[in-house]
Parts: sequence; structure tokens; C-alpha cells
Amino acid sequence: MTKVRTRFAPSPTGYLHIGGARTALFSWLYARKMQGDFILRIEDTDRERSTQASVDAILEGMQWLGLDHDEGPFYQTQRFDRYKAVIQQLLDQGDAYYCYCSKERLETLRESQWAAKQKPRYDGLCHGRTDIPEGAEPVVRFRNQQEGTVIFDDRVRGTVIFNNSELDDLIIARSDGTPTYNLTVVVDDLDMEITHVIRGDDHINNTPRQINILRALGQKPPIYAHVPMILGDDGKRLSKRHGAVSVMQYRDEGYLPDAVLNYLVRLGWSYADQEVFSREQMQALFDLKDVNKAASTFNTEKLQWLNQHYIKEMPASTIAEHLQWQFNDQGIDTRQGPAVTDVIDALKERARTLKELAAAARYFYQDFDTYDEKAAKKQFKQGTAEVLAALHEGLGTVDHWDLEPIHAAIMQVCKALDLKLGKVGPPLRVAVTGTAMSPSLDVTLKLIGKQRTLERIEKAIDYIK
RNA sequence: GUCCCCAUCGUCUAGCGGUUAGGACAUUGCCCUUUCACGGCAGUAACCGGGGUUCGAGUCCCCGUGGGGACGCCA
Repeated sequence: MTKVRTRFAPSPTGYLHIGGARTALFSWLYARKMQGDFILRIEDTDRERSTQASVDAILEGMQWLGLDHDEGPFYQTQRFDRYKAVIQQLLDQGDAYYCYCSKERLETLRESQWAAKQKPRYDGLCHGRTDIPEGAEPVVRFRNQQEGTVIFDDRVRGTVIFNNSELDDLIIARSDGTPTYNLTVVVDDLDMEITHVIRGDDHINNTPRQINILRALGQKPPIYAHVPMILGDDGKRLSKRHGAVSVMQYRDEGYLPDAVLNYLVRLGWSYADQEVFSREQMQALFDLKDVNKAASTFNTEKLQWLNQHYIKEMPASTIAEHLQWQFNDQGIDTRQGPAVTDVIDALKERARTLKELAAAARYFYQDFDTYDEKAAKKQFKQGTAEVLAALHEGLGTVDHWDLEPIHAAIMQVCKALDLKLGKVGPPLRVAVTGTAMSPSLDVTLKLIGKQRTLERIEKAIDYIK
């Protein structure tokens, strides 16, 4: 049995978006599961739109997600000689021909066909043409046979049949001599010995054309697997031109790559009732035959749930590495203050994203001059200053600044003032955090530290007066 | 318009001829609770429509409807 080889072949005309990432994930998973190779290929034959910045963005996205490739990245622009040779071969064989039709004529042709309620297609005017117009820069068209059918067994769609009569003679080389997609993809998948072509189902219509080119070259087609699209909230396909979000934007928003991967893998694929998959489990359990046929809609809320799951389950030290980006972004310096891992343990059950987590951690590292308006209004009233003063005194006597003594000191103040904890805790929380929500008080105070706690209580007393 | 593809709770999905149609997210209620969360328990919620096939259809077939895609000297 030959080794499985899959590939991801984006065109560098934008960042790596969430739909492309899912396609890449499926290709990568299948290769890993089958202990095959995963190849990265950059389809940059469109010189007009391809940019180095896009190549870099795609590479960065793949790396962030941890989708490592075994070969590549290969660039199609570096393989022009090879394509040229294949085009010449097709020309020599009579499977391709020069076409001198102007863009204007083609445009007119399409319009009239549309008006006649027909499928727009090239009419084959230049096939067999012997006169060569003066100064024309011809394109090369592949001669598609008109009889018979193309049948392929798609791993997710099942048997797919096309009538050759639906296909027209497609352009395989532009007038400047550069090759186009349907030619390069065939040549590359052949040369790179790709066994399984896993791609978005927007390519399903291209497949019979590619198979015909393959036949003309005397080669056998690879196995195809067309995975469904991901739709945006509006039900429209997610694409670069339509509302797709860069995977790097998910990092910026505070999502863990494992959460994004886990979310993505369950979009269009399932394994009974299981929702959470480690990378290893995905690789072991993924199978093309379990991929859905229907398009699915992206749902951020479920991603958030998974993200929090990973924030809670992963080691705090690992979270800390990813969190550093957010601290930098939010201008929080964590070099002074409690250990980041302790802060993570205290806050991880209250944050769905790392962005939220970093924001919630701010008061552990920075003093503040203002209080949350609603919280201050509700908790700072007449008499609160006295309560805080008592807390200041009580906490001031705590020598061993730890959970138990802190808790005992607070309870002692409650007892002395004959107040319930519900009257003492909330104002203390606002005083030391500036907000109405935080982890439990003993944990919060411990992490803030004795010195800072006492200072902030004093400050709050001044503020109330 | 032509061709192709698709169709189970709001969303992601399980189901592979006989199920009280299951799970997850979201949502609602209750419990836990010094706040916010977490957690626990319970609930609301779906087979697009119409014809067949069959003793029996969410499951198979056909038609309709709806949605998506392709129809480029883009990929």
C-alpha cells in the first residue's frame, strides 16, 4: 500500500481564514492518522494578486495552529518550466489548442448565452483554426471531449457523475504564457504524488475538468474528498471576500490554538457524542468517511465554551505562555506582583478568553484611581468607611498572609461589628479590586498582598470621605 | 438562467427500516454561593413539504421547496 500524501494548497491572496484552516486541518489530520505526509503548496500563479505578505500570514497561521507540514512550502511560480512543458505536450498531442478570441468576444458570447438561458461556455471557435490573426497573443485551451461522462468516487460525497457535454474548453495558459489553476493543480498533485486531494467543495465542479486533463496525460486521478463549506452567520459562504476571519484574529481575541482546532474539527465531523478532542485523539479518530456533506455555520459561543474548557484544563504554565501576548497587548506588566500561574488558577473559571483573563488580572498588577461606577455606588455608603477601617485594623494584624488567617481576620471583623459577611465582603472587594467581581476574598487578598491590600483600603476610606 | 451539491432542536451533531429521536453549545428554572464565575439537577426545543417503496420510514426512491456552490486569461 502506498503512503498517503495530502496537501494544503492556498493561494496567497489574503490571510489564512477559518474555512481554509478547517480544510487544512482535515488534510493534516488524515495524513497524520495514516502516518503519511502533509505537503504545503503555495498556489501563486496569479501574479496580480499574490503577495509575500499573504504567504507570511498563511505560514504564521499554520504555525500558530500547529499544523506542521512534512514537505514544502512549494511555490508554483518556481515551477513554470514544468507547466510549460506539459502545456506543450498537450498542444503536441492535439489535446490543447491556441485560442485567439478577444476578451470582448468572450464577454459578448457569455451574455448572449445567459440571455438564451444557457450555461455560459466557450463555443470552440478557435479549435481547428488554421489562420493566425496578426499580432495576436493567444491563450491555450484544453480540448475537453464532449461525449461520455466523468465519474469519480468522492470520499465524502460518494459517486459523483458529470456529463462531458457540460464542460467547455478551459484556458490552461494565459496570453502571457503563465499557466492557470486547473493545469497547475493537476501537474503538481501528480508530481508531488498526492494520493488524497482534500479540499473545499467549491472545487467539485473543477474536478471533472482536472480528471480529463489527467487522462490526456495518461495518468490516474488521485482520491478526492470534497469537504463542505463553513457558512457565516448570514448563511453565506465564509470566504476571503465575505466575512471570513483570519485565524490570527482568534489569537488576538484570546483563543487557544487547541480550542480553535477542537472547535473546527467538530464542524463537519463527529465521533459519536464526543465533544472534546486532544490533538492526539483527533489524529487517531479522524476519518474522511465521518465527514458531513452539509455546510455548517460558525458559532462563536461554542468556541468560547471550548476555549474556557481548555483554559481550565491546561496547565497554568502553558496558559501563561499564551497569556503573555494579551498582557503585552493590554499594557500590563506582570514582573511585579503575584505569580502569573497563581493568578491564572484564581481566574480561569471566570474567563472565556485569554483577553478576558488578562483584563480581569489587571488589579493584581496595577493600582487604580477609579472604581467601577455601579459597584462603588452600591457598596460605598455611609458607614462603609467604619467597616473598612475595622478591616484595615483586623487585616493589619495578620502576620502570616495566607488563606486561612485572612479569612479568619475578616470573619473576626464581622463578629466584632455584628455584621454578616454579606455586608462586609462586597465593600472590601470593591476597595481592593475596584470592581464588583473577583475570586473569593481570601484568594484575592492573598494574591494582591498585604501591603497593597492595606494601602487600597486606606485609599477607599479616603475616597468615601 | 444553466449545471452541481446539500437538508434532524436557534447552532454543531448522533441516528445507518422498528428509538419515549440521543449528546453538546446557547437558553429557562432550581440548588450551591460574600460578588462574578465554576459545578450539580431539571426543563423548553428538531426529522422542510408532497408523493411513493415497505407490515413499518428521520432513515430508501421521485418531485417540489429552501440554502449553498460553479459557470474567469481567480484559486
